[in-house]
Amino acid sequence: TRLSNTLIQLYGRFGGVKQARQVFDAMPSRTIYSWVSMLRAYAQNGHIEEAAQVYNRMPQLDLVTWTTMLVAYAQEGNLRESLQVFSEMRERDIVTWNAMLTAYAQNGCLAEAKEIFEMMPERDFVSCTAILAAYSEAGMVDRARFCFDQMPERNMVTWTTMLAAYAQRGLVDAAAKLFQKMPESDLIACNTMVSAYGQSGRLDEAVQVFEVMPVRSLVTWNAMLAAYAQSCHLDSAKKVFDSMPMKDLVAWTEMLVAYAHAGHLEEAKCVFDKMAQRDVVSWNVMVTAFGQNGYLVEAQRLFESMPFHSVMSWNSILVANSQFGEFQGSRLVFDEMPCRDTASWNALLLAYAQRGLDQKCKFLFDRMPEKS
RNA sequence: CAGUAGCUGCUCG
Repeated sequence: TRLSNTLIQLYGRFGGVKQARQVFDAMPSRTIYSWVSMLRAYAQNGHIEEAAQVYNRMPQLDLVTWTTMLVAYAQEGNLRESLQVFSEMRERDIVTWNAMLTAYAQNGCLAEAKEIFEMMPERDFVSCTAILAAYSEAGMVDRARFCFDQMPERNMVTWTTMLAAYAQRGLVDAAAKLFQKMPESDLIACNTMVSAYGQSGRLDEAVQVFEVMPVRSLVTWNAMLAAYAQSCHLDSAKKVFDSMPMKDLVAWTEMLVAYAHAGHLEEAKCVFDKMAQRDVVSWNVMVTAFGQNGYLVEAQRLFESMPFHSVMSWNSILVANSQFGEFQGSRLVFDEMPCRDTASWNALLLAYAQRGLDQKCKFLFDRMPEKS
């Protein structure tokens, strides 16, 4: 039984929901571990309906089960259901509280996250890091730093979260200063710095951190590659790519970006066509690449052959239309979109503004659900 | 043997 439980977990982690289910079904007897593992396997792979079915069929529920289900809903963005599970729980431990806090934090509900943080009977590293990340995500770096300074104790995760908060806002020098003050540094902290320097075009410093690192992971290499790709250093990007001990989909996609930023669309397309896997991000990169360079028809064709679309795919094609098509085209795309975010509204707003359609602009602006 | 926090790729600003 234990072996089967572990198998279910492994399949779940690896995307093999079907196989996980086969193992589960073949079990002569199941423990609560089996049920939770199965529930989690579904949740991790985005099958929330199935996860809920497992949950409803479980012979008994416990703390871990409730928390797992709470997190499953939160990852779907379904905070209503998360909260429902949370309030129905007869007992809660610190993990549950942290899970609910994170649920709010990761969905941009800072006020609710703060409320949970205040209400918690006790707090640990996880709680403090989660609230720190919540401030960071809300763009409130100073609040995050205040929180960081108030913390009774810190570990590598809290330090790195603060580092990343600075990096995300482009405050590289603040990040570097903090990095130097860290009592120790680990792989992830170094990766954060490589990426921070890379994002602000400070390639020499990125390389410097990269070279001093005692161990590197795939993320390290990808961060270095992204740094070159973003700065249009195609040759260096290629060199990094070719020296990588391992390459994943992220690395390949970053190569697409490197080619696209350097204006080499045909080569990007060539790489794209021979990639072993493609996900929605790699597709989006291609659509964006063609769209930004005025190849509206190509972009449109790619968009239509995509096996899946995200909001960003739609936004990319919307922007392409705004810049190189008729403004009615933008409006059509906008109306056609299955879902919109702030970026979509901004893009259409910009399309109108660039054509001097001030009244339409004003009208749209007033109707925006939230403004940035 | 199961649940919660930190790092890399895509859109507008």
